[in-house]
Amino acid sequence: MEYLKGLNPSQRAAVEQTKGPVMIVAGAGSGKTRVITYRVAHLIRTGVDPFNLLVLTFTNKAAKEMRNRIMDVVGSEAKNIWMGTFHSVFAKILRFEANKIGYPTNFTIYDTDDSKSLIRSILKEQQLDDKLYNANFVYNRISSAKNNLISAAEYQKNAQIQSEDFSSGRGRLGEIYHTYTQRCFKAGAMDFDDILFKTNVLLREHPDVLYKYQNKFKYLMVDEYQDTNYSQYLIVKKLAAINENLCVVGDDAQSIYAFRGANIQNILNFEKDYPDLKVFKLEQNYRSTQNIVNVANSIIANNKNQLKKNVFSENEDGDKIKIARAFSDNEEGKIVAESIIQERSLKGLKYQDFAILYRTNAQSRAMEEALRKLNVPYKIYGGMSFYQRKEIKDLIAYFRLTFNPNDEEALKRVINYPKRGIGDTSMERIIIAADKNNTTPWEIIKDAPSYLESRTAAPAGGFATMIQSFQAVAKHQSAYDAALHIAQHSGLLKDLYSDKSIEGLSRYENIQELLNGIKEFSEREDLEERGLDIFMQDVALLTNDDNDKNPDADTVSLMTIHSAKGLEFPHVYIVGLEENLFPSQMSVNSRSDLEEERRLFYVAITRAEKKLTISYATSRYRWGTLTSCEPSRFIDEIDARYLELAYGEQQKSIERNPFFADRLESPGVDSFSKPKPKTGALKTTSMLPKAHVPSAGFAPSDTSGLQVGMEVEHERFGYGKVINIEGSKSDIKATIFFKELGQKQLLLKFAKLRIVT
DNA sequence: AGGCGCGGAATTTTT
DNA sequence: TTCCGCGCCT
Repeated sequence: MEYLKGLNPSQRAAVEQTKGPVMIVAGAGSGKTRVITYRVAHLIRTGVDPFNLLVLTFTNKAAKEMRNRIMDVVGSEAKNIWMGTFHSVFAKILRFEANKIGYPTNFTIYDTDDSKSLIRSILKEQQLDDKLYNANFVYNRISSAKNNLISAAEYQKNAQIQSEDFSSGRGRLGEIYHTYTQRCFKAGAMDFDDILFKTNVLLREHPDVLYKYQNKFKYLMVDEYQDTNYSQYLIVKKLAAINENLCVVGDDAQSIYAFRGANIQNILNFEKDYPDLKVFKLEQNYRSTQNIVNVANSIIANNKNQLKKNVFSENEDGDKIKIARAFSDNEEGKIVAESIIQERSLKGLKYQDFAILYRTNAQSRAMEEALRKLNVPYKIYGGMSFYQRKEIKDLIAYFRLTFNPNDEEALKRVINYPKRGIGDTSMERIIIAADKNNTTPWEIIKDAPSYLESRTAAPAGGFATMIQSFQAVAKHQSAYDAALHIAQHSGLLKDLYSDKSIEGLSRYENIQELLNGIKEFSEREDLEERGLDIFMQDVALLTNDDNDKNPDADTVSLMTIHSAKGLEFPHVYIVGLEENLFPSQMSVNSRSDLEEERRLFYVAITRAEKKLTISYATSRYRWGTLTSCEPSRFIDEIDARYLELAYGEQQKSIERNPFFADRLESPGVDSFSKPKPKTGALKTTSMLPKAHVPSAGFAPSDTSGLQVGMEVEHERFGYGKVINIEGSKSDIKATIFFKELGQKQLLLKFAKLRIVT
């Protein structure tokens, strides 16, 4: 039990409470992962069979990390724990029990693109107005119905939903939902939401199955419980119903996925479901300075709906939080990029110590440009993952068809790629024929001559024959051999190979990489079954996981705040703190949406370990046009005590950070002033020291030849004398004694100085 | 059947 | 601005 010693009292209490319902409220940076891993380890050490443990996470990455860490404590026994994402665990169970709900074992999992594409086909077939019935909108509507366990039939019967739909002129949504469900079923496909929805159906309609898993999973743990939706909540509740050894871990303050159906009430009301619940609060933050923790607290205090807790830090106070104002998004990028260079050289840091976080992906462009201009290496996280790339999806579509030829979306994707002369009209005819004969497109093309006129029948039949040949190959060959065969004989590899453009080359390489991955999989000795079909079972549920080719590279990290959840960085820049951007325009009309934005800001702040800088621009390009922006209301919510703004503070900041001092002077930029005058401790812009008025025609000199003893004029600090020069190359620092302001250190590459003598 | 070009839309996105 | 879908033209 050596591992218990490294825990603080509340962490340890949470770990040792292994029986009964437990809720661990884990503040940001409070050692949550540690507690979960040790708790699992402790369960095993105190005699619980790993096979009786179910640990649910939201990401593959979290599951993988956790398993490795548990393995460090208890060894290879950890391999036997059922641990994974909700989707991967229940997809596995659904495959095992598929016949009970009328699905094939090898059902396909439709990703979001597949779902939307199917919805688009349905809308088109039913000739619905695609403005009113926008595919995204329809998808979200269906998704949220499923997440709340409302079936298509119930949707159509529900008076409230119907009146909502009819009053918005979308009375046929229920019908679309119904058709969508049927088409998925016929295709032997489930979408992401179905995995949870059908699990609920399975457990509801098959008490014997429920009973089996209730007894199998004697102990349950759920991470990030604040992000569960109703469907997930109910699965967990049902599985835990007999033993009630259920431990949920989460932080209501970090619930940021309501837009995807997460229901913060699941954690807020957890106690109502389990009256003898034991609650443990992890309130000590080990990650951040006190200033950062205090700022985060001051922000989140504006939310009404939350669990009481007192997150504190015993780390040093640390730097105060900086607020930078730029006049444009590009200027904002420049400020951030220059600050990173400055801080890095001043403090001997690495690029990887810095992260730039933003609300929307569109903001990355300005940041990227600025970083590129200044040769700062960076990496953008999020965006297109490996498995979302077109070429990867294409090849996988062939695999999908091989194992489930009814998979309509896979069929549509590759029936005419590479070109086989089966265009949209042919495909349309196939779908119509399938509909008319109450069968699937696959059955039509398999027996093409019976259903189609010869002009379309020939190529379609040829395609079906090819897929059948793939099925034969897949049956007898290893995953890798089968995959390679399909890549070659589908013509895909050849098509990519013939494209000699840079993008084409990279597409070809990506395919090679996928094939390499499959090869590795084929050779895994720890798996009993390792055919291509088994490989395919997991693939739809993989995301980035993680095809990072160079994870250790020393680069600045750029990502949305959502993708930063769970990560930490010494220095964090949160950019774009503007009304209608952060908080997002879509959120400002509803209290609960606004509170979610505020939690998002809380998440962003609490990523920072040492130093936090917040910035906003007074104008930015949005959708191609320049729009002017107001500073975010969230800036006003920050307790001024933790901001580096008041005059005295500002002097210190200038000494510590000459760069920002310099920004302060450049025309048009008024970097570290409070956006709006505010009562209280804050000094406002008007109270800043009166600027030195530069002499007429002030122009910065080339300072490369600057020497001790020279007299200089600084744009804002006025006249002074150089008393020391140190550093080399791009980091030359000069100590200058200014007549009015005293001694200051300035980095020459940023300071605008005119040499007087 | 397929390519190009126009027009409209546009948060966040663990699975 | 950028991306994607649609429709016209070849």
